[in-house]
Amino acid sequence: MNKVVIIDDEPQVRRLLSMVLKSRNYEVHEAEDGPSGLQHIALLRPDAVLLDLGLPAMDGLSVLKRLREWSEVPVLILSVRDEEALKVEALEAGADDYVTKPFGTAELLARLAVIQRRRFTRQNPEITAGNLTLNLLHHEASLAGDRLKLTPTEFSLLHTLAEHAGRIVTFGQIIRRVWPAQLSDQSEALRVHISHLRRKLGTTGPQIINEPAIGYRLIDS
Amino acid sequence: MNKVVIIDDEPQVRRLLSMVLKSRNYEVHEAEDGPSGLQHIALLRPDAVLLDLGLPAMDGLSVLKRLREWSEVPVLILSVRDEEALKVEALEAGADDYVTKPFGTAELLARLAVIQRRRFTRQNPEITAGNLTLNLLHHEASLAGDRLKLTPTEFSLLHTLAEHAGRIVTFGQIIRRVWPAQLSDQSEALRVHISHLRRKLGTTGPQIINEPAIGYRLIDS
DNA sequence: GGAACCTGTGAAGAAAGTGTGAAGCGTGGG
DNA sequence: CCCACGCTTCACACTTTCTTCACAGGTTCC
Repeated sequence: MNKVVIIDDEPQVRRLLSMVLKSRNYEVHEAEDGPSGLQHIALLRPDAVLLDLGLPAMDGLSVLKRLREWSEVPVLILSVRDEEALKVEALEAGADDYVTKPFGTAELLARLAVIQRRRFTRQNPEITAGNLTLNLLHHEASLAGDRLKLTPTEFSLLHTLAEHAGRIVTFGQIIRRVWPAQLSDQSEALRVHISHLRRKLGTTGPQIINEPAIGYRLIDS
Repeated sequence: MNKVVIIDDEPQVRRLLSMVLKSRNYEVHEAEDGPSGLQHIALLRPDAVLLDLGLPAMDGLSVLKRLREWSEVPVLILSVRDEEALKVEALEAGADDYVTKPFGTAELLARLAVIQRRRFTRQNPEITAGNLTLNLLHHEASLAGDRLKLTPTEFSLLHTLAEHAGRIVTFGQIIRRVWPAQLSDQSEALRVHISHLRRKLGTTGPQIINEPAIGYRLIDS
């Protein structure tokens, strides 16, 4: 049976996760702070770890770094807010994937299955759309295997579109995501970056479609 | 069997909903205030929640926010008045859809089915009328699964009609909604947009019926 | 039956929105 | 310090959407 350790300071979250996982035949162990979580992992040698980033005293990132000194167990990050910076830091510190609270149980189970499946291959979190692949950890993009050279803003923009591939992403959603906490209107700049992205994607890759007065949509070619 | 929790302070409403749902083989549980409703949900793990916004003591919005801290259960809002602002707030707080009292049982059941169908997918506020679906978050419309290409004005107009599907919406209501803060008379333009919409809806989708000298009504085909 | 009003739709000009080259600005490395 | 690079702004051509107009039915009421 699969053993999982949950490290989260909120009893409600732990109980919820625990119920969901037990119903899927996981053997679940709970810890409410970093030190006891590490101890559990050392003793139990679980098959996966669910780790909350916002822990009191010893934060999740520190726990992860300590853990990675001696264990390669797959770690799924539970982050409360949509804090891009923290997530990236966690991924760089060796996390396997992350989900943002609140999350659906289906999504959680799916991601857990994914990171366990690559337990021995240890890949990086990736997003694909057609022949386009985005490696979130290394901020690398490739098109049909060839490396795409993207600037940071372009990568963030393409990430946003690829995450919702096939669907419309409104201008507002894009701008809030790519330029958080930006007061001035970035729609002019957005148009220019879209133009640059289109040139780099060429005609073989996914296409960025404009939905007039609404937003953009990334479609597989 | 599908479990549903109803949170509403009016016994009459609860009893009515309960009867309707039980006749459709739902297992129904009632709660008359927020705290007991949350308790029910935590214990029962229902498949859907019907939540009245106008609760005494702890209002529906607060209940929803608390609920979303630990559960992704589909929530259908029951709002008494046609308060756009509150509804939007509720949708942003994680509600899946809403119905405005008084509502028909058919509408209620349809929306309940829709939000449950996407229980394991993603939660998007949607409006349906027959085989027409409007996704408000992504500004997407689809007819029998096929994407409908609508301009912003057309989308807004169809949204207004679909929200009150089956009922008459007066010219004044439509114009105030689609062209807010517009001084000049838009009734001429409205006729043209209705014409365009009808063409796009074709004969298979819902039909836009004219009620002479009053307004329009959207009916399921 | 006819007058007054209402509605549907094609066409065309007006308005709004979009794509892209080029230039300016700021920053950080050599 | 200067250069390279990335981001933003600007200008302007181009595309899509919106509104207005014209006119052909249709309905209502006397």
